[in-house]
Amino acid sequence: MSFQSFDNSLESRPIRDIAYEQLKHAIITGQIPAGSRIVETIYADQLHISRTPLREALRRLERDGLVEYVLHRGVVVRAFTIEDIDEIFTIRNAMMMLILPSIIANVTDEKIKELRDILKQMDTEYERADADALAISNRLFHGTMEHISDKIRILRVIDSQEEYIKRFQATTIASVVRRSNAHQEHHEMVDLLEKRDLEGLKTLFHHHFEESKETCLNAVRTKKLIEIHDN
Amino acid sequence: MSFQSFDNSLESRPIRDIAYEQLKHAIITGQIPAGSRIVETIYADQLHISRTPLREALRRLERDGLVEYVLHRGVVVRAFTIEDIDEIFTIRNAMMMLILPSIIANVTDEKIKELRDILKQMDTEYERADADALAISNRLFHGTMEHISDKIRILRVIDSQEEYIKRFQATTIASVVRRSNAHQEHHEMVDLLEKRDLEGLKTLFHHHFEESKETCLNAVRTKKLIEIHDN
DNA sequence: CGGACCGAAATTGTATACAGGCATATAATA
DNA sequence: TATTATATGCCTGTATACAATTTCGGTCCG
Repeated sequence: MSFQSFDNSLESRPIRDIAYEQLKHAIITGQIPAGSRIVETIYADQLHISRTPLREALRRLERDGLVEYVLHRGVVVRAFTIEDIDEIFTIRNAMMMLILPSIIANVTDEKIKELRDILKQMDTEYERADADALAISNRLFHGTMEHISDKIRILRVIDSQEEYIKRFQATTIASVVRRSNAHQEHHEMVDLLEKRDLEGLKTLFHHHFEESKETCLNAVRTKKLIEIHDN
Repeated sequence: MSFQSFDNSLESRPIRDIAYEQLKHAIITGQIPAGSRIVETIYADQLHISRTPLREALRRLERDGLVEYVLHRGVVVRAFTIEDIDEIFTIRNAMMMLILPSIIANVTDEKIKELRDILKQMDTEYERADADALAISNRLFHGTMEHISDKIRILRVIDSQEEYIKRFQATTIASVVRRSNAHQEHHEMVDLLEKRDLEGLKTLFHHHFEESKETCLNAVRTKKLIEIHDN
């Protein structure tokens, strides 16, 4: 009775989920540039699936805001503006401010240890200057911290914004200076959390997101990462 | 060439959209109680559509958080807890605080007039004690106000939370006392907006949401609106 | 009497078929 | 040449058919 669920977790995951993740990844990494039209038949062939699960995946992407539907024209990958980035980080920061009290209220010694373990891992990745690994660990660190709050709805909001941020995460972490500061800030976060210092954490997180946002904006402005393909 | 689009607006709206709205409405009003399983074939027959568009509608509801998917078991209408309501209003309030400066910055005389027109409509509905009409106008009023900010992402977050709130809106508006206070507060909002009084608006909105939340919580606690059907 | 195993019914997951709309190209007309 | 009519093809919208999986009832055996 109980081990059946383990089987499921691996092999009988619906195709739509896989399609969803693949497409999401392709959009986030820019493989499918903004403005591109996603023609169902073409992508269904490419992913070796039928249109049905593909369409269901597209509906989720639509709801995520990564693509846009046009009647009888299908989906188009959405373009991003400077204002978008600003809003995304604003929301992110506001949500963090909302859950910080709960994080402090719920945090346990085990959770602190868990965070420190992640940090230890990140230390080595930082020394190796392994940006890809850091990007993943970074998400893990923030995710672990946020989940302590147990505010599932707010976490859902954060998660939905996350999709957009990922798109630019590579650029943020690519900045050597920012990477160094952010790494240090992560350590400070756990220190402050251990001391249950709400105000300190508020200030630090605000600063942390503000810096990330600026790095993003700079990267975007200079490299013109945001492109609109008419097509 | 141009009038073709008018045809579309009415008849060629995808069935999935209609199915989505019908199901959403049924869930929000409690016609389909929390915990119910939504069997695709049954609902497809009932709505006189095929499973394909129905499934796409269900994916959107899933993303909205109104239903939950279980592998090979289909969707189940989600149950709501006191904590959910608290979080929802917390998010709502935080988002409003974020966009209020933009609302003040962007507001025009025409927009103020638009709001006053809605208020005038609401006055008559209030006198008639037409709760249903008030519920709709209430949404229109808040929506109009929020859209002045032009912060599309934050509006999207507000909108996604709205789905949950609607579920309890009926009970909020059912309270005679609350209805009276809320009605007065709506007038004050426009007055403060006309004066570009940011702090006043912040305080008023905070109060407004806090009161709505309490009314909701009371209604839920006493009437036990939140039911979990095992099934 | 209870539990385990088997099979049928129910229901989801996926593929395919078909109908219809929209766009583009081509032809026709002024 | 410009502009409109028309036809064709691509692609989406929807329905249906088929496959896979779960659930549940029943029967058999301990």
